[in-house]
Amino acid sequence: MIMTKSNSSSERNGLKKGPWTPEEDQKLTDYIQKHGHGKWRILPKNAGLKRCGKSCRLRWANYLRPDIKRGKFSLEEEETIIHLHSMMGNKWSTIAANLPGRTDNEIKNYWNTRIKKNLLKMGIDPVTHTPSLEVLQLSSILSSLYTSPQLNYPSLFGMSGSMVNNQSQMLNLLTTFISSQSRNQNVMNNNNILHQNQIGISTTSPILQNQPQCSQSMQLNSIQAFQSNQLQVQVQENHQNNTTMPNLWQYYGGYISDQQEAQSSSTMQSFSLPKFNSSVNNILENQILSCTNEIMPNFNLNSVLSSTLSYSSPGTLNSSSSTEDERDTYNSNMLMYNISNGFNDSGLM
DNA sequence: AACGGTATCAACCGCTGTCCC
DNA sequence: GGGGACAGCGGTTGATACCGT
Repeated sequence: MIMTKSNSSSERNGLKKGPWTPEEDQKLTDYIQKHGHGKWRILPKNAGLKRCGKSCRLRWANYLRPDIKRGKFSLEEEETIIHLHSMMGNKWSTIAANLPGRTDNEIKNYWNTRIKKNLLKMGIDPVTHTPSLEVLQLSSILSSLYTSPQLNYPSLFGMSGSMVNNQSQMLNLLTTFISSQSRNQNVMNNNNILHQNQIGISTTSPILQNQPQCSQSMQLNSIQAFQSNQLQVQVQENHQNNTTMPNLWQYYGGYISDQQEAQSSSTMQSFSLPKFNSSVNNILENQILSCTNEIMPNFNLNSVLSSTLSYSSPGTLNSSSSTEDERDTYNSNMLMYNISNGFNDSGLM
């Protein structure tokens, strides 16, 4: 979009500043097409422009260059920006080098005005690219499991009911974990922001539910989503040009393309739950460690974490002959095993 | 219609790196 | 090695467009 600015340009030392006029653009373009830009410092004099060389260079590089691509960023371009930014940070020129026709200035503006804001709305730190909402998501899912009277939560964690003699301790663990999260005001604020997104998460989404408003059927959907690693989202019909949000979901684990969105703006879409990365796992581990220290003193988190490949299954436990300590350790390991299987560090990149 | 707040993006500023003498 | 000229880069500004009330 060409923004035509008013006569707000100023003149200092005989050099004009501010917005370029079409006449100036034409002079600059004609000159460069005939002679090349050469030394930028002497160009304006030769081209008959009352501009400094730097201003001419920027105008040409960011606007007049014939190979500049204009218009909306495509899904692929957006993904490339996010991906490259996650690797190299604010290296706009390097990022621009990977996006033919796009200038560093344009990418920088797009990042600052759209992508960064949407990342923040999603609870993803735009500097580190690590999600900050997943703890909430997990706690919400766990809360769903825990509060649904229809559900046998041990089976959801891969346990048979007979194996879990000490359910109360497991419940305590989850309760403590969940309540510790609900005290986190930032998390709650983020939750509210997500509810306001123009691209709405449907009411069947497990992640964004406030539990008091969550019906049992919704909770069942939560379980199904949790187990299948799929979310259903509903794209609202009245969304306004905000295609960045689903694109970001795609990058961070979910997927709705612009095309899908356009074709079925009011229908349900499925996409994968984001995988947790190592930083989120660290948060979870710390949370669980702090919870279990109090509830299950014999739980050895470090022994679980020392298995860097994956959390191994604790196997089976004879519930009748095992000690309470053994059952505690078993339950804790089973919890870690199931959490890690559901949310392992498969990497976002 | 008028107004205020927000989003967008072209353009500028200042710093740094590179080249050449 | 020192210094000046120049180009490139990232951060910031400010004018305009847009949107909601």
